[in-house]
Amino acid sequence: MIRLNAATVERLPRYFQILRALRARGREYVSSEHLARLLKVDPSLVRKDLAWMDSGLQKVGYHVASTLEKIEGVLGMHNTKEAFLVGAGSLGRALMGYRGFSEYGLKILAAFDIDEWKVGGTVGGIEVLPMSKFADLVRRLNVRIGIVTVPAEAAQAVADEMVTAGVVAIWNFAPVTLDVPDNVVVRNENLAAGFALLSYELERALNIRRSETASGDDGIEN
Amino acid sequence: MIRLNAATVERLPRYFQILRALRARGREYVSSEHLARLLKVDPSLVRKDLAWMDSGLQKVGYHVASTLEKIEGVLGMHNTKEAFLVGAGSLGRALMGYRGFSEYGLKILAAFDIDEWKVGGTVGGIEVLPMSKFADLVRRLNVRIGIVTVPAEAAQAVADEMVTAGVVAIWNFAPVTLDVPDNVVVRNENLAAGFALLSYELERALNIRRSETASGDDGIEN
DNA sequence: TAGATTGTTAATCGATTAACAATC
DNA sequence: TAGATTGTTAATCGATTAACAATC
Repeated sequence: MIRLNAATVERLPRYFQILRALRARGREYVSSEHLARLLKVDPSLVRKDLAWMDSGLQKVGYHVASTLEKIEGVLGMHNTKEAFLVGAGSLGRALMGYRGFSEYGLKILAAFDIDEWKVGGTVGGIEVLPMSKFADLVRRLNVRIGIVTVPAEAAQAVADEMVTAGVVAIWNFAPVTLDVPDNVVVRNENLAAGFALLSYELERALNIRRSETASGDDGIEN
Repeated sequence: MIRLNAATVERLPRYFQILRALRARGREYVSSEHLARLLKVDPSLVRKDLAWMDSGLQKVGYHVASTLEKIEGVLGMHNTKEAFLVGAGSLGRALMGYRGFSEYGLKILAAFDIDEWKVGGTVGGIEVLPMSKFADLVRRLNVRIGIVTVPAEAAQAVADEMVTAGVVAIWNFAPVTLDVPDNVVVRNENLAAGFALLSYELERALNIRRSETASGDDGIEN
């Protein structure tokens, strides 16, 4: 297994996105400079990020198809990973209905909820089962990934249930920091936090623009 | 305006989350060491991250309430920011229904869709209007933030419309890299990418564990 | 006071950028 | 061949960690 640095790995899905768009437009090769412009990073960084995959050709650039192939390989997008989702509220149902996950190798096998009203229905072909069946099904189907889309108050208890049942990776959408054993991988997805950062950037950008205008910067770039 | 480094800003929502939980439990002060343990970072880093806000007290730690106050201030969580959402599909509706945004200062004024079938309804008290009304309403209500929850194919066109109408910050949930003028702030939220990174981490963790077991590591920590 | 804890400076680490030789 | 572009080494930059004086 190739050991890539964390920053590179975080960028891989962005390369993937861009390369897929290029492939859709029939592009066969792309230079580090072109990719760099699209990602808004330095061309050297692109070359460094992609050097390990050996799909670069002197003089012509990176072969789009095989670069995509390599990224899919390292991110494990080919082999399907089965997951259970807990919390069939609006966010949970949105994830259940989302078609784009299969491409990234995620298959949500079933959803669970304690609310009897939510149990029984089906969203995007995924059934909502009573939470009482969760642990048993995790064991029987050997599910290793859990998706948490319950309200903040319930998240820790759900995470505990997941860990007890044998889940080893948790994708957490609840705005709380989950306390889990070291051997369990957690990825937090805090949507509201993402918004806070957008509005911080906006505020900062407006401030910079203001001060540039004040100092007579003409805003022309080359 | 205080200038914080990018990495610190990215961590602020996590401090916020943790501090809020501590406050809820009635905790008045917290040390850098305690915070560090909860965030899984180094205590020095916590001290550096929080030093600018002047809420630390020698010998007792950081005052929970005023630290929260400062973070809310710098992230602009107090002043409400109005936004329009475009794309009332399942993800769009999930965001419309989400109660947690108001706390972070986000108010979605209205949603828009080209699909006549989606127009007219209301989710979480937010109306879905026809896309034809979008530009005019952006101008009249002086909306500066746009949320993109349309499918990938439509995202660039929607972003263009937003920019033309006067939107200066875009929160993009479509898995495409948007091409916008330099003066427009974009934050990309690629859910599927988040999953790819979780499964990469999981794979890596399993590999490490395997090799540790092979080399006789007993896994006991202190 | 003694001890605990911050704020900050210096040292280290890791990631990005610059430069350029290799090469197709 | 000449020119374009990669891969990689060295230089720079920025962020994290270590150490410790200030202090309540």
